[in-house]
Amino acid sequence: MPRSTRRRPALAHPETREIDLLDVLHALADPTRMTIVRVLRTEPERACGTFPVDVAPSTLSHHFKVLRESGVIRQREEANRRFSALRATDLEQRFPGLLDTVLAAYARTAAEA
Amino acid sequence: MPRSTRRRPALAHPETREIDLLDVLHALADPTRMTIVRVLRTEPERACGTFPVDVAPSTLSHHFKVLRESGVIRQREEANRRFSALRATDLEQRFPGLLDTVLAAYARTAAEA
DNA sequence: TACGATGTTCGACGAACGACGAAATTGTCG
DNA sequence: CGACAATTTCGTCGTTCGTCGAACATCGTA
Repeated sequence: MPRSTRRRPALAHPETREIDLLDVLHALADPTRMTIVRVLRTEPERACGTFPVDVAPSTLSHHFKVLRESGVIRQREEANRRFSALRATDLEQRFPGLLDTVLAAYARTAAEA
Repeated sequence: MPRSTRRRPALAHPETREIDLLDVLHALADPTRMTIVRVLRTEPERACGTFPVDVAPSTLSHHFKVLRESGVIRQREEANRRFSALRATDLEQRFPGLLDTVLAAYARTAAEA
C-alpha cells in the first residue's frame, strides 16, 4: 500500500471568516482549555503532550479538537507529534481585541487565588 | 399570615468581585442569551416577557437565571413583573473592556447573515 | 372574589459535554 | 523488525445543557 495514502484525515480548521464568536466563547469557557490558550499565548508553538494540565491524554486530545474546530488554535503535524499554535492574528482580524481582553480578564481573576 | 413574609427568596446575584470569567463566557456562549444581552445593551431596563426571543416562558426564565447567577444581568422585582438590566458598570469594573469587545465582535458576525 | 397576566419552579427528555481507558495509528530508534 | 513514544479514535459513563409543558405563586383589576 502506497505511503502517500493519508490514513489520518487532514486537520479541519475553519477559515478566519468562518470563525463563530459563540463557538469561541464556548471554547474558552472551560478551565482546561483556558489554560492551554494562556500557555500558547506566551509561546509561538507547543507540542500537545507538554501542557501543564492534569487530564488523560484522550481528554486533552478532545480539548484540542474543540479549540481547533472553533478556530482558536491551529494544529500541524510533524512526525508523530502535533504542534498547536494560537491563531492570534486570525482572531484579531476577525474579532479585534477579543483575545487580549479575555486573557487580561482571566489573568486578573487568576491572580486572586 | 403577615404580608411582610417573603415567599419568594431574594434574587441571588454574585458580588462584582465574585463574578467568574468562565461563567460569564459560558453565559454569553448561547444565541438566546446573547440576544438578551444585546437588547439590554440598548436600554437601561426591560421586563422579562418583552424580549424578541422565540422560546417558551420557562426556557426564558432559565436563561435569565443563568445570566443573573453569572453576574451579567441584575434583576429586580416590581409587582408581578421582573425587570432585567445589564450589569455594565460592574462588568466594566471587573473585566474592563470585555462586554464592549464581545458585543462588538458579535455585531460584526451578526451583520454577515 | 375570581380572573387574567406575568413569571417561576418542577420534572422530563434528548443532545451535548467532559472524563476515562483500551485500542489503533504513526513515526523514531535500537 | 520490534519496542517505544506521541497522539487520536472509539466506546462508555455520568453530568450538564437547552427545551418543553404542567402546575404554582403573585399581583392588578373587573
